[in-house]
Amino acid sequence: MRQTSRSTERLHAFCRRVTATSRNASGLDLSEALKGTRRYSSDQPIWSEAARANDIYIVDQGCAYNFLILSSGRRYIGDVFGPGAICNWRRSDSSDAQLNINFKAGTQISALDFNIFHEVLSESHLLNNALRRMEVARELRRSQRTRNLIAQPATVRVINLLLDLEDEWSHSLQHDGWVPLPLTQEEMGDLLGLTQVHVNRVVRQLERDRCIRRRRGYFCILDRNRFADQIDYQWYSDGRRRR
Amino acid sequence: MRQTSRSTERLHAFCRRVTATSRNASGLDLSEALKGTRRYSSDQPIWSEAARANDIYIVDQGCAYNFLILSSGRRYIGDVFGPGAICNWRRSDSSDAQLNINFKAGTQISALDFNIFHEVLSESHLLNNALRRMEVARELRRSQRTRNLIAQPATVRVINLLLDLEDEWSHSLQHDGWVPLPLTQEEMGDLLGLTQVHVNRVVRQLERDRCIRRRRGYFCILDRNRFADQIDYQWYSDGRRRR
DNA sequence: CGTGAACTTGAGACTATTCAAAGAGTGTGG
DNA sequence: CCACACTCTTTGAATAGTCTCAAGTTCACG
Repeated sequence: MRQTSRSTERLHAFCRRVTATSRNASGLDLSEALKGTRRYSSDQPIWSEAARANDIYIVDQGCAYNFLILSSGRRYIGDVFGPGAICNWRRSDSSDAQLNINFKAGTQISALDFNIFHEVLSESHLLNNALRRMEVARELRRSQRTRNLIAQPATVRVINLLLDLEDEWSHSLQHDGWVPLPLTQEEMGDLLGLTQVHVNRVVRQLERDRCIRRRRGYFCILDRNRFADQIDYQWYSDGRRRR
Repeated sequence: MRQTSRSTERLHAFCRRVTATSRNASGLDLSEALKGTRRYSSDQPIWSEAARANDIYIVDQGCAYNFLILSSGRRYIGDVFGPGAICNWRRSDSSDAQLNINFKAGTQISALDFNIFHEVLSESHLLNNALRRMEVARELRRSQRTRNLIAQPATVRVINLLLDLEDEWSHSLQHDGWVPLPLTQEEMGDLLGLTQVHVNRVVRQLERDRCIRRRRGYFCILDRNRFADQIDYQWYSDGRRRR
């Protein structure tokens, strides 16, 4: 019992996110699987070759992303994980396996034991459903973004990313509209298939057009619905009411 | 028994593909699920809204692709399905659900009943495994292509597509090196996030550089390994020996 | 043949990248 | 507290990549 409360305390962001997804997730207990907590004071890449196979990482605070260095030398970033997200696990984990992970400076994570996690998962209908919804939402969001990254110009790509980031952080926000922006413009570029310089120009233009506001490490979308209409953006996560 | 042989006859391409994936798939019997066969003499789009929910389509001959019309008016094509492929089903089918399907002219398909298919699937360990491998291979191939489409220039994108197409048709080829190219250049463009005109220029350049040869409806990659090295291409399908 | 769809080619416009340099913010050590 | 190093952001100019528009060609098919 004591164990449980320590666990949920540590996995606070995760529980918040699960709760936002399933109406009633109070019975949640991952304490058995929790191996430890860790905080990174500077960026920490975890290479896929490394023996990370038996740990599942959950972001408590901060942010992580998975990535790959292409043969051209370009870095490709696949997805970004905010508080409460599981970085390196999906039910049918085929395509993520090859990706490395980077924990951004200031990020705190919890590590879960892979086997125990699966055990708990197989026993808890509740957790199982909640995770499935989280997975589906992320997958849909990702495939929406992918479409725009392949077929749309830079401005649309950037707007899509900003909406995605807001969505990813929606579970851990005070609702003043300011969203953490833990990525550098270079990282945004690697996520969007653009150069850092071009990302900068697009972002500045959006600011000049009064679509967004910015301050160090945060941004704020001034008219979310206009943005969404403009690029035909869909929200998939349960945590957010559909406008 | 008679039923079975008629079924496997009709689902010939599918069985070939499954067999290439699993060593021994002779016990395969989907005859109960088979609802019928259909041939399209001209392009036939199936809109996702339509009541197609209870049919699973398998390509017998020809080719299909899934697509979406973006708000910008651009058509986005997600994936291409050759003989033996299942067009509109994945185990965790979240992101495909919204996509429409187009059957190209000359394509023949078999329709399976959704519920019976799942019944058969749950009873046949063999089929289950084979399908899982096919899914994983397609998913990996798709995510590889996605990376290149987001982060790489046009030539790399086109080469990746050509290798993917060769892979998709590898189960139904006579091995003279000529691969069917059932897509128009406009469709290739919509798949690659390029215009038809630019696809044309890139393809012509590849031909001029003696990387590929072309003839009506077919292409031939002259040095597959050079191509693969050039863009760091990985083969994932079991049907093909890894070089 | 004539028709239409797909492919080819050129010219000019636009988008995004590269290279280069300067500015702004943060953290560190003296 | 300042000076310094460092990373991130901002801006400009030149170049490369891709798109648009428009016209012409080829080919299958009725």
